[in-house]
Amino acid sequence: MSDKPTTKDLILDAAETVVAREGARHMTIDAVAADARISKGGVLYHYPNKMALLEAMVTRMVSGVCDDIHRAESEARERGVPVLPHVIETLFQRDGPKEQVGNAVLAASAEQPQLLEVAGGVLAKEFQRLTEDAPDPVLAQIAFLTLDGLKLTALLGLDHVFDHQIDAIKHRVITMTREMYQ
Amino acid sequence: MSDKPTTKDLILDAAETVVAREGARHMTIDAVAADARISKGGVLYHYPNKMALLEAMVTRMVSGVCDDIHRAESEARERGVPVLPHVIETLFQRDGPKEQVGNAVLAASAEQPQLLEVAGGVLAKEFQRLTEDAPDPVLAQIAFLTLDGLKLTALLGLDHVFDHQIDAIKHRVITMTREMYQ
DNA sequence: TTGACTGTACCGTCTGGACGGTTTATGTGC
DNA sequence: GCACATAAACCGTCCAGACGGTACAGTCAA
Repeated sequence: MSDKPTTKDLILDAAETVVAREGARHMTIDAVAADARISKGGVLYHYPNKMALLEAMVTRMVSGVCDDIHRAESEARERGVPVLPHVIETLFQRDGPKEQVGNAVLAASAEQPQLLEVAGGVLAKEFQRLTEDAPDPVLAQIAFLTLDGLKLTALLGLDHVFDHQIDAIKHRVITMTREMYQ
Repeated sequence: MSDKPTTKDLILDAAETVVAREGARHMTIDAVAADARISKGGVLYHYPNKMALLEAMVTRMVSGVCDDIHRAESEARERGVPVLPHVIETLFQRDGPKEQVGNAVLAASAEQPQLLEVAGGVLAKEFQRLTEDAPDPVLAQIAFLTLDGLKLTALLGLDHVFDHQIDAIKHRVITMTREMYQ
């Protein structure tokens, strides 16, 4: 049961690769098809038009983040540790070097900014829920925003933090959120 | 001496407006010209091709940020207050609702991600310089990253923080950086 | 006279996507 | 075990429109 990825997912992977390599502007159906080693007609079979492809990219990204959050929450509850620090740590982990989730966001905002309104709403609800019950909601927001800053500057190639500094930042943010519970 | 903006600047304004309204993908020379109430030939008179226009957008944004930083630094020195908190506060101020600096970044990364490498380098130097001399460099980085998170999520329409929470976050970040000097 | 445009016409290329055809997987009846 | 049917998955091509860019003649204020 290798659970091999569906063609639909391979297409989304290809789309993200293209965006990362050539910029959102050049995420054409042809380019995606070439990267996925599929014909253009094949891509259009799974996603009837470009907008549908973009929506799928955004949806997959958002649900990926939400899944990680929910998994981290139940893990924390099982272990009896505070939820927030564990969620933050999990999301930091995501921030690996080759992780290119988020290119969906770039492509969507390049094509039609409104495409992200729904995504923004879903994420907003998660983050509000997670932070409002925290002992120190403002500090919790700062923790999440630090994460956003790190990921988004990296995504846009504007990252001003060196790799060797990231661990220290990550450690400090997690420590800060842990201290809220003492 | 009203110092009325040059046509070149009006064109860049128009470009940013178009990106914010229609997405980076639709920042065409025609659209920019229409928004600037100038003919297409007029745009191409000032910027010989689209790449030159994009470079000018990025350059203007970066130098705008750098100017604000340098101004805040000398202000702080004149008043004899710590530099870092004042710089952070100044940059937060920038984050007004209609502030749309940063759309240049979106357009550039959509067209050619490499365009931002230079910009990233310049900003990285500023931020490294500002943080490495701070009593607590890691906390200083977190402060800047919180700012980045706030601005970039707003730029992408992924903002998960409500307006009424921003003031509290801003206040807390500034307080945190001030406490470093005590 | 010159610099800063306007306006129009035009070219080559790229792109979305419609369409018709072909292969492959999955049954289904016998 | 096999012939056949049916739908899903996929290919290759074509076309209209959009876009970047060029060319050039004309306008108009300083």
